[in-house]
This record gives sequence, C-alpha cells and structure tokens, in this order.
Amino acid sequence: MVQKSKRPPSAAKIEAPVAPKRRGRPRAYEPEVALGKALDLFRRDGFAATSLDDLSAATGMNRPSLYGAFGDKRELYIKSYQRYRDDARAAMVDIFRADAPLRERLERIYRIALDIYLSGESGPRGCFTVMTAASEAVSDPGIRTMVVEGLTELDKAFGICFRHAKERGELPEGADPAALAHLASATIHTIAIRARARVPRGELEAIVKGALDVLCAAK
Amino acid sequence: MVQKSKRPPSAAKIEAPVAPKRRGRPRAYEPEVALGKALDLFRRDGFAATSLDDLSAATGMNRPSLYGAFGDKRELYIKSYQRYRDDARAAMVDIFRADAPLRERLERIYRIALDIYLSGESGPRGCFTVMTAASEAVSDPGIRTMVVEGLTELDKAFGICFRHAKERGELPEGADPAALAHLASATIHTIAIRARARVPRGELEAIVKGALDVLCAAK
DNA sequence: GGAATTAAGTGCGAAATGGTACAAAAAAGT
DNA sequence: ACTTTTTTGTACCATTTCGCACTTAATTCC
Repeated sequence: MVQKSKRPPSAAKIEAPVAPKRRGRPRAYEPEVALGKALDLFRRDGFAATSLDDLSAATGMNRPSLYGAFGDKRELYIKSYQRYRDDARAAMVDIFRADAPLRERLERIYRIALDIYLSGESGPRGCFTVMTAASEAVSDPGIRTMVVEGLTELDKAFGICFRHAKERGELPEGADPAALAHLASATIHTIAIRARARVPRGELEAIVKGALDVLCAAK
Repeated sequence: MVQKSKRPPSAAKIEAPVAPKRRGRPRAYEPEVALGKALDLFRRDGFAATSLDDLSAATGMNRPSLYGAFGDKRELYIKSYQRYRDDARAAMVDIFRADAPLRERLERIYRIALDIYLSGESGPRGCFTVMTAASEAVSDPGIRTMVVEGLTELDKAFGICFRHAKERGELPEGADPAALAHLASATIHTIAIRARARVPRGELEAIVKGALDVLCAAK
C-alpha cells in the first residue's frame, strides 16, 4: 500500500486511491464525514437556523477551514443536499431496479424511506427535499431546480415501477402508471412530513400499508 | 393561573362587538390585519429567516408594540399559524359538509387548496403546516402538537367524505375510507410541496386529476 | 382640568451571525 | 536548511437579531 517512490513519469496510473501525497499541511478532518455532520445539522434545523458556529462545532473544523473546504453557508447547504440525495438514491436504486413483484418492491422502498426519515439521535430527521422545498425553494432558483429534479426523479422511478408492473399484468388494463406514481410519491411526502411531526413508526407503516392496498390493487 | 387576575366588579357584560370604548390611547393598527401581514412573512420565509425587523416593517408596528400585542416571536408565529388554520378551515369546511358527489367535493377541496398554496405576490406561499412540520415541529413540542392536530383534522375530514361516499354506494364494498383519506391528504401534501418549488398550476392540477381518478375510481 | 390608562416611538444593549485577515504550523520539494 | 504549499487556529469586524427600558402621546374617567 505504501508506494512511496516518486511517480513514474511514464506510468499513466489512475489517481491513487490512498496516500495522494498532497503538498502542504495535511487536513485535520475527513471531508466526507464533515459533510455528513453538516448534513445532520441542516436536516435537523434547516438552513437559516443552523449557524456557522453550530457547523463548526459539529464538524470539528473552524470556520475558515469550513469556508475553504466547502465555500460559504449556502454552498455547504447545497453540497449537503447533494450528499443527501446521493445517499438516498444509493439506498433505493437497487430496489427500484430489482426484478420483484410490485408490492414487494414498494414495501422495500417505503421501509428504506422510513429508515431515512425516522433515524436521528435528536428526533426524526425527515426528508431533506421536503424541508428544502418547504423553505428555501421559493426564493432560491438554484435550490429550487434541485428540488424539482429530486421530485421528478422519484416520480420517474415510481413510474417505471408501475409501468413495469402493468406490462407484467400485475395491474389492470385501465391503470394509469403516471397517476399511481404520483400517489406513491405523495405517500413518500406525507410520511416524511408526519415523521417530522414525530408520528410513531407504527402509524406511518399503517399509512403505507393502506396506500399499497390501494395502489397495488387499483381495481 | 386558572383565575383571571382582576375582573371589573360590576361589569360582567359580554365584550361589546363594536365601540368597546377602551380606556387609553387607541391602537394605531388593527390586530387582525397585522397578524395577516405577519402570517404572510412567516409563510414566505419560515420562522428563523423572518426577523422582528421584517415583521415590524410589514405590520407597521414597531417592535415593542408587536411584542405587547402578540408576545415574542415564537408566540407570534404560533398565532400566525392558528390564523392560517382558521382561514384554511373556514375556506374548506362548507365544502366538506356539502351534500355533493364525492368527486365534485374533492375537486372543490383541491381547487381551494391550490388557491391557498399558489397565491402570493412574491411566489407561491405553500402550506404553513407543511413548512412548520418540516422545520419547527421536531424541536418544539407545542408546535408539534398543532401540526399533528392539523394533519389529523384533514385526515378526518377526508375520512368522513369517503365514508359518506361509501355509504352512498359511490365506492365499492372493499374500499377502505381511512386509507383513501390518507391518500387524499398525501395528495394535499405533495401539491403543497410542489407548489413551493414553483411547479406550475397546470401540472399540479394534472396530479390532482390523476389522484382523483384513482381515489374515486370506484369501478 | 387632572389623574389614570393604554399604546406609540426612540433607542439601547448584549449576544449572535456570516465572513475574513493574518499569523503559526505541518507537510513536501529542492 | 530553506522555500513552497496547504491548512489550522486566533482574533476580529460589520451587521443583524431579539428583547426591553424609558419617554412621549392619545384617550377615558373623575
């Protein structure tokens, strides 16, 4: 692992995965985990109510380092949101692609969603997209674009699910995959909101079950 | 704190509806309209991003007057939220009570909802409950209680709708009114979120139509 | 007219906030 | 050893924020 010799001039190696041998003083933090901490704060308190002092304390980085690493507060917020979406997508993409019956796929999606929304030491953290949409999206065009992307991405993923299920004959002829997808997204949104209001998981699961009964039966 | 401190010994009369003949200097503002202005600000920017200076400017009241009339910022926020809920309820209660076919009732409810969410000079204002749930509900028990109340109130209103429709034979025997109600609420929530992201009304109406096709399907 | 009462208006102040300048520190290159 | 490069850490600044004292103004009651 310790390929410490100087870079062979001819060898066009891929970026070394470890020990990049940077030039100056080494960082005292890991950007990934610091961003994760920032994400936690933003998710709990929102943009305006999260101060740079809070972020500094949570990440262990002092403000200038924070600024140097991620840019100003808004940039850090956006990077946090991107990170959130990457994580959420990574957690769901396999299930969306899996070749399983409709109901089973949806059940797994909602289980993941509830895990995401309900986790958190100081209360359920909800959905970053919903939080951001609710507050920042009106006034910030850049953030608004990201929110719309996030919403439509989910719509599309569900849409593929339902279209696929219909082709397989799991849904009646008259079923409208797009409409069902929007209802599936709506169910995601409603449980995200309720989770934030500390509605217990059991109730949320009941709401999901009722929704699946309607969406999968759809007759 | 149960008993009112000092009560006028002789005057036990009901509050006069007009010309209350108050004692000191008259107010230079009308509490109702001032609260409305505060509500507008809170809806646009959320709790943390709305400063007392903003509120003071919008209401025309200086800070001490604001404080005297409504209490501190959090109290003003809560009163604004109550006002919002009163307004929204007033706008919908007649429709919920009306004796009309299911689909028509729902269509009217969603039309009102879209009016509420999309109005606003500086962009769509969204739903106060959704905004509040997303940000303040986790950390503030009092606000959380109000949010939960608001959510369940809507669930119940929709629930009555669907139960009534089922009794009238507008829905099939197997229909689950509670599940349908949750989906109807979820549709409210999803359009509130999308409205905040400036999704145009046409798209929101299409989502509503698709949802109604499923919820009223009753095939 | 004067006391009492209620609200408006000015302005203060302590704390917090976002952002940055600047020097010290830790590593690599020469 | 000395320079270069990159980051850290301290300290600071201008502004904003919330809340409140205190004075002034307007009105009713006696």
